[in-house]
Amino acid sequence: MSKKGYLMAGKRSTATCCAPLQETALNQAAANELATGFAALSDPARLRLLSLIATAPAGEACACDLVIPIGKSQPTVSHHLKVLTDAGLIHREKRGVWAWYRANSSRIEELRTALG
Amino acid sequence: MSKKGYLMAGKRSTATCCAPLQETALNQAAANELATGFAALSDPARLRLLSLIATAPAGEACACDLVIPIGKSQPTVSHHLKVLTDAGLIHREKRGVWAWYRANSSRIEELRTALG
DNA sequence: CCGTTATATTGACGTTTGTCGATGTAGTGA
DNA sequence: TCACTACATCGACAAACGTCAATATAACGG
Repeated sequence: MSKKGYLMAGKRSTATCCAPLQETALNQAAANELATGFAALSDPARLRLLSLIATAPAGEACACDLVIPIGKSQPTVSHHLKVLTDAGLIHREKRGVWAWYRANSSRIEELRTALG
Repeated sequence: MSKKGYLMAGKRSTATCCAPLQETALNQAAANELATGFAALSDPARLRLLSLIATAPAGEACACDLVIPIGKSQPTVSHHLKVLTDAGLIHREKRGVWAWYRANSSRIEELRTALG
């Protein structure tokens, strides 16, 4: 008995590999939260959308001006904007027929500090 | 003729929605580069792996001590470590039977400043 | 109203991803 | 050489994802 190795979490036989890692690291819940944020940034089209919105003249961009630069179909761009919105990275405001987006800097900062 | 709207990039009829966005934003190539980095961070298990490695005693962690805390199978953890390595977020060094990982802080900083 | 426009939603599709069991590879110690 | 260990790779599978055409929703102008 007493099988060892990663499956059993016992001591290793050849030599002590290293001291056990303390669990000061990210817990499961925080990791899930951050992961959904980074997942929203894991697509080139969404990164460019966020960039276009964040650097737009008055800090906001109309969806009507985002389709052409991205070079994807209108439903695809709409989908990506929804993903960014659901992840909390941008905020949407409907004005008349148009949808205006602005970056949520506090959420972005939240992800940024997680890398600090 | 002269259909308008986002498909044709012509002027809108009801009113000018806004000024056209200048293309100072992220270009395609840079977006791809960043997206692969963020994609590596888009999974909770990988975020926790990176956290465990970055906070490990001497700045490095043995793969043998990463399987149990993550709570996934050894092949799965090995796969995630490969994804992180391929994305340039961690560096692997084989010593004897063991694989030691340490965080690549410059690559992490690169992603961090992209959110700045 | 009616036509036009902006945007969102639906449905379908091929591709990618996360996961694991099984297996391969390669050090280590007796 | 042989048993054992650490780690990677393979093969398979379900789930999630990116994409678009078609359609729905809703606001505006005449």
